[in-house]
Amino acid sequence: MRRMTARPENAHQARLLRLLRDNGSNSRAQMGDRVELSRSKLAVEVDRLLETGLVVADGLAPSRGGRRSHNIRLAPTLRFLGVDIGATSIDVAVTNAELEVLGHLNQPMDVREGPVAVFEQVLSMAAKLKASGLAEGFDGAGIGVPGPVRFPEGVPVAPPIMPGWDGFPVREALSQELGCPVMVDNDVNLMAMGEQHAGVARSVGDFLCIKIGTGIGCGIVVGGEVYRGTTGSAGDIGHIQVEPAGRACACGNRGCLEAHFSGAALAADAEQAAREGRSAVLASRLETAGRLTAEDVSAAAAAGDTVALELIREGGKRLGQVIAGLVSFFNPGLVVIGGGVTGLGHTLLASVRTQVYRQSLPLATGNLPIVLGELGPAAGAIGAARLISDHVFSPA
Amino acid sequence: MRRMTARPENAHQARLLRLLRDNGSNSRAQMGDRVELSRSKLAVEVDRLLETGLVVADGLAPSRGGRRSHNIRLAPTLRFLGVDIGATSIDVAVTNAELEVLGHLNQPMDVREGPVAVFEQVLSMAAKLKASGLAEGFDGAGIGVPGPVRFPEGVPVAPPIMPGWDGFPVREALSQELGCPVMVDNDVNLMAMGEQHAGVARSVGDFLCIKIGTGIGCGIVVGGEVYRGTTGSAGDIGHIQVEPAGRACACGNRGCLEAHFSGAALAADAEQAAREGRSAVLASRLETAGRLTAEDVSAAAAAGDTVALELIREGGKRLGQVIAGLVSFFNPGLVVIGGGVTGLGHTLLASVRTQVYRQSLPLATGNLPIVLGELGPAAGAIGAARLISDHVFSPA
DNA sequence: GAACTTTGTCCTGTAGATGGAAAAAGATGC
DNA sequence: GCATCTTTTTCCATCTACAGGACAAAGTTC
Repeated sequence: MRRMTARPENAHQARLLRLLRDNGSNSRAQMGDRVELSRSKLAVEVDRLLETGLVVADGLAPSRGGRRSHNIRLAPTLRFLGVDIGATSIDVAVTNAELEVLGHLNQPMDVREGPVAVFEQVLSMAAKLKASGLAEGFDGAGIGVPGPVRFPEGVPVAPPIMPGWDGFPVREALSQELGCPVMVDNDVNLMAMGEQHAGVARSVGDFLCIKIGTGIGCGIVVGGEVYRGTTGSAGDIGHIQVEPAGRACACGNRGCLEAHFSGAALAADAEQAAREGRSAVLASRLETAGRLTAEDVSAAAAAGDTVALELIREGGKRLGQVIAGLVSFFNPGLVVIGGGVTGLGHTLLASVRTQVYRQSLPLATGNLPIVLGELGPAAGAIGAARLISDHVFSPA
Repeated sequence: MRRMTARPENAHQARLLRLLRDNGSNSRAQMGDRVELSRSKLAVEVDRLLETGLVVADGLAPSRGGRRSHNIRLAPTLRFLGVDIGATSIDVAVTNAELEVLGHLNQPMDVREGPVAVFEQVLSMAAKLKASGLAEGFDGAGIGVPGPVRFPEGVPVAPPIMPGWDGFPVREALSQELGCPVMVDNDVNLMAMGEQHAGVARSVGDFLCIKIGTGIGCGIVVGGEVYRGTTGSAGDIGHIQVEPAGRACACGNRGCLEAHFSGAALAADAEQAAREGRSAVLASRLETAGRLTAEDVSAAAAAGDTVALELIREGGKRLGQVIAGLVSFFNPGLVVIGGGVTGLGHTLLASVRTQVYRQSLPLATGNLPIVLGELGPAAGAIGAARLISDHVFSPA
């Protein structure tokens, strides 16, 4: 069961592995250009990596005007498992060493059913992916959970929407079951890492990644590294106050961002509008499905429903208010908005942008792109794969 | 004129110099305990540092049960200049290599008089300190200015309260005049570095340092390093909105924190209260001085004036609102409050604490100290010295 | 096919790291 | 006062890592 994956012996080898992961196949000569190592040293380290089996030779590179160089790539049999546990569904993806998604499954599941039930599901999904011939075994797995995590131990701490998970040894349990290294992180942080690796945030050092799902969270990247805060709860912006005497929130306060705008709040607002007869489109959808979700609002808006559009605009304004504050404080180079509500798309984006550009100072917003995530639902799983690959591609 | 200060030749030497700076005199044996270098390597590097003159022998250490070790300390002739340019005054301090303040001068000066006039003043203050025998020359100078700075170049960018400074080559000009290396940073960042080096923030990796002066700013420290943001304007929290339809602010928006609470806003509120006859204490002070400052409010509060107390409480609530948001987002291990208004002291602190603990989630506030700065007006100058010492104590 | 480029391998000299031995300097116990 | 034990420092022989040059192999260009 247990699959022994070799680990790099030193920082140089780790560096080379990450280079190969991020740039795909590479010739020895090209790698020499990218790292400041002498040719001889580079050759030695590459040879050692070849011996361990982590990388393999991959034919000859095209000539750059002289002798052709040998190509090197990460072992094509390496497999990472990326798991994104959301509040209401689970995403599981298999990637190769370059973090390209080879297979992806999604299943609805309520996280409140507790860790045991959820992990049973996760393991069965992983088994299904394995059975379809995508992987013989996993060299590592990254797990995202919708709540704060004590990162070094991989244990959720006081997660508000995950009763029963507090202190559950996620990392240890899954490592045991899967027979490979496991790392656990907040789902929002993983989404940020996903967009950083393969999405809109490539080449940006400092950025914010805002995920709007059942709740609202924010991934913070500082100098290319995820910032998690002192107790692992950094980015918990759902309970910032946007309305001094606003709606009551589950956290006990009033006027939290999440109470006014989030997947759950949006659905509740839409249901109310439908019941009050303010929107025919929403009312008919409510009749069909029995309840409304953020996707219904998104569809209604796409159909031109003014109430749905207004709900989105109003929410964007609220979100924009908070983002404006964060931008003033953090001065990021990019703001990414993603999560389940991305379907709200450009209506939301326009509303957020207006608010931010109006409320923040020019120096901070001068050249600040505010964009939607590029990877959609895969962002979390890719980020999870990225997390564990960083771990596996570091000296033991 | 120019004073040639030696620079460490490699990272080991830099490490040792900083160790000596932060821990004062140290025996060779003690240093061996603190760095992971072999005895022989350590001896070689220390000998080289002795040769350069950056460190000197300093007698024998007390025995730890065997042969006594030789003490080593940074050259006692090393001098750093710490300059803190505020909106309305200039602080200049001379420190030794351990960043202990040997002499400190303060002069009122309006930063709006422009860089030329200000630097003339700074240079004359530096000359005065030199003349009093505290220094023969300077091995480096750190400069803090009340506005955003493009840090690598040491040039202010679009500073709102410093007309005439935009793009002025502060670093180059002062380096020329002083004949030593110079680094420039935002005054709030320097205050944070000061409190980190010698104040309440020792041994805290991630913290916020909020400075309330004429305006309001926030120094952000991530993993022991100051975070400056993409364009150097991180921490600019003065224009975060606290009141949707609040007071008009100089920035063009409404309801900015700075418009409701800052040295300037507090003074204006106090004057109004005095004129309206709501406070006898403030009215009498206004008559005497012709105008009121934050210090007057502080004094009135100390005398038990209810209006002054209420102003402070109200301001603390506003500030607390913003801090609560920042705490949720950043999850710091400590919040330091400092600046000119520190005189408001515990009334302000209590009000801020109440608001933050009420509004942020327990996980983030659970063990979060919110305290006043320890260094008072010297924090900026000490931070400035720290900044330049980091530079001088790094390989050329 | 000659001349030039690029790539990979081999080799050697040097700087740095390691760890033991021994000397220096002091503490402790009898 | 002397022998023994600690701690600190120096010295040295050894080992490893790495840079950089020389050279061979493989291609391109004219």
